[in-house]
Amino acid sequence: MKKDEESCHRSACAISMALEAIGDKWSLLILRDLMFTNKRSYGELQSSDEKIATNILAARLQSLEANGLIRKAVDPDNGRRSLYFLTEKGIDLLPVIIELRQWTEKHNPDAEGCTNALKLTDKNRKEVLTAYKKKLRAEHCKK
Amino acid sequence: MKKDEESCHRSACAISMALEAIGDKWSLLILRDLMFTNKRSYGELQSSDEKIATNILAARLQSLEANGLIRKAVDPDNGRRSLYFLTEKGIDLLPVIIELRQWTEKHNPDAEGCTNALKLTDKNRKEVLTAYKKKLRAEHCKK
DNA sequence: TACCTTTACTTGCATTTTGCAAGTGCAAAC
DNA sequence: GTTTGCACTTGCAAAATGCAAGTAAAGGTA
Repeated sequence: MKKDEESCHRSACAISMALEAIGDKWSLLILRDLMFTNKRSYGELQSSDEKIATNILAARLQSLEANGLIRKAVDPDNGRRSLYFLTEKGIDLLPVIIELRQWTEKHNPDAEGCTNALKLTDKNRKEVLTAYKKKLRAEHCKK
Repeated sequence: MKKDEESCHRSACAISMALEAIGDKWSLLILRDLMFTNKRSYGELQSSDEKIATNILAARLQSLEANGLIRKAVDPDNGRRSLYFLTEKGIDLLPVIIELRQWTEKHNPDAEGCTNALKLTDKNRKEVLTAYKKKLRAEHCKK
């Protein structure tokens, strides 16, 4: 896996560069949990339905932090807990995740949406996304 | 890699299921080329900037076809050429790809957008996407 | 008809990434 | 000061990826 952003890119294409940061089977699921659940600690993130292996979780968290999508902090209430928060850059992936969800729901009827909030329509799309981003910022970006 | 849709899923989560279909470093790039360039044959798809290995390209094309995102057809003008076309399900990934592109362009100034068409704003978003999907349908879904 | 080229792959093998299970280190509770 | 909970590491097997060379079959050419 890439260590940081300094490593050179496959190409200058925006899609390709995005995939270098989040184009694996786990990164977006971690971001999903940070966006739609209250999971913030390593142990909580490990307990998702998809059962990510512990070493892979550690590696993905490192790479997400190196790419500036999440930020790690020690839990002020409990020094042995680390907590992970979304950065603005991470929050900005909300539309990508929403579109992925809508795609699956359209083409795979037995899929479940991972959050019951965020019912988007063509009309309210911008407002709902803006509001949810604001909520995420409030939860994640407070110093 | 998964063979087809019959294999059981990691979870019922829509995001997770989407990633099972396209959550690797190459599938979306192939779809990108089918969406934004006139590349349709194996050889053309192999010539992208990112230099996909030939066996990986073959594997990804198979898996994309098995998942119903693309369709393979023999070139009527040249029996030794195969052509690959997007299905409706594949075309429906356009918004995902667009959002990925916009995310990178926002956070990585030196990225290039892979197509100069499709300048989206909050206001024209729906119309532009609809029009581009229609164009793709005309190019890919004509029998 | 025989040969040559183009096109789409396949194959074999090295490297990298993933996955599993067990182990380590350290802060806090008891 | 011993135990416990939490966040990781480590070691090794399995799978995916990447590279280079090879194969098969349609079509063109002599």
